[in-house]
Amino acid sequence: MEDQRTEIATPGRLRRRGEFLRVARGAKWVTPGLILQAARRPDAGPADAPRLGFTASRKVGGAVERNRVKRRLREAARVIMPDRARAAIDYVLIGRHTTLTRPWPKLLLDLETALRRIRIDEPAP
RNA sequence: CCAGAUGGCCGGAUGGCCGCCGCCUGCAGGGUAACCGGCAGGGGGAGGAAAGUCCGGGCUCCACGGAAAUACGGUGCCGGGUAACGCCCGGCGGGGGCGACCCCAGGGAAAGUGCCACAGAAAGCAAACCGCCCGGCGUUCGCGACGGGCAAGGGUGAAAGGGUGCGGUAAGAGCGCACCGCGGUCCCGGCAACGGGAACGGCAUGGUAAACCCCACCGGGAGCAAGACCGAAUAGGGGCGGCUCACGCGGCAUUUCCGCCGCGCCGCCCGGGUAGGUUGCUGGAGCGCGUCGGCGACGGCGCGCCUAGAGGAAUGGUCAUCGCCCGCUCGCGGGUACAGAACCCGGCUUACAGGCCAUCUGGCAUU
Repeated sequence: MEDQRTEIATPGRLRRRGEFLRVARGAKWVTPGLILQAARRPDAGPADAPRLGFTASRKVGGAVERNRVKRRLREAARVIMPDRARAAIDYVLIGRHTTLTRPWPKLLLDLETALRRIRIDEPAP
């Protein structure tokens, strides 16, 4: 039988520098705990799964802090994204220094808010 | 008990829910195959510094006939350890501390060159600013100029040509003597650095090598983004066959004609190679225990163990309880270091909340 999970479309991952740069030119929404970027995949059909990428720059801190920020973002995405992410869209979650200390429920709310408010196909200001 | 010294060790714990990355086993499936993904179970999954990338190696590629020299860079008391080191251990010398103990770029300054500010008369070759002494002369009896002897005292300095004392002398001076220092010689101890002693010399050789330099020893370069393998699309290269040789262009010395070849199109094959993928990738100068040798660093032997391998980069997210620290209005609140493997080892350096153990030193108290 057909697996139910394929309809939920477990997201793939962004791995190449060029993909990140392309998404950075797309839509953007800033919340206290994180920054969300999103762009439509030019090479994908409407049924393809969304893809995710995670970034924390040197501004966040050392390697320990950057790793921890990316883990919290990845966990938040694992909780939220399967129900909210749209097909054929690439998302990039950018960590901030506040991502480290933002209370967990609020960080989840930040991601939900960003997903609701972001306007894909409108270029960033 | 207090203060301190040295060496070593740990660096949160338990549980619930939900996850991630390798490995092994089993099950069923897809595929001709290499293999691929799925489910279930088992087991593993950051550090003492993983850090800085400062030294030394392994490994890989490149260069190179061998060796040496020069240049450049590094190291620098002696002996030992080690694959090697700029590391470690044990000594020696110097310095600090009541002591346990700690610190030191610690070869050569009679191979040469340079420098030694300020002060001072003088800073490297002896010299004499104030002085001391002798002589004759002058004298207003205070002393003065001249000639000669001297370096004790004063003063400058980081440093003034051995130091202290006694003798000696016109005053002085290693001029003489004693002790200390220094120098080469000899003897003794030590593998050696060096230490101890003896007689002799009569002081000659100031400091600076973290100034150039000299001597001894060491060093080819680049790094896992090394390197190896596979290899799409597109463009381009080569080969074979076919088509057209109709137009155009070029070549066969030149012009005309004829002929041939190439540029063209299609198909198949081959090699290089970009994106990308696979590999290198973890079993090793490995770790633990015991034993033997050694003051020790360390080494020999025996037994046991397998202990992260990612790739925008796993090793976690979240909640609760406890421990520890701080504050407190005693129901509580806040904090819990430094820090994240990236080919692998040996070191060094730097960061670090809090805590534990052993040995030793100096006090105080008690017996």
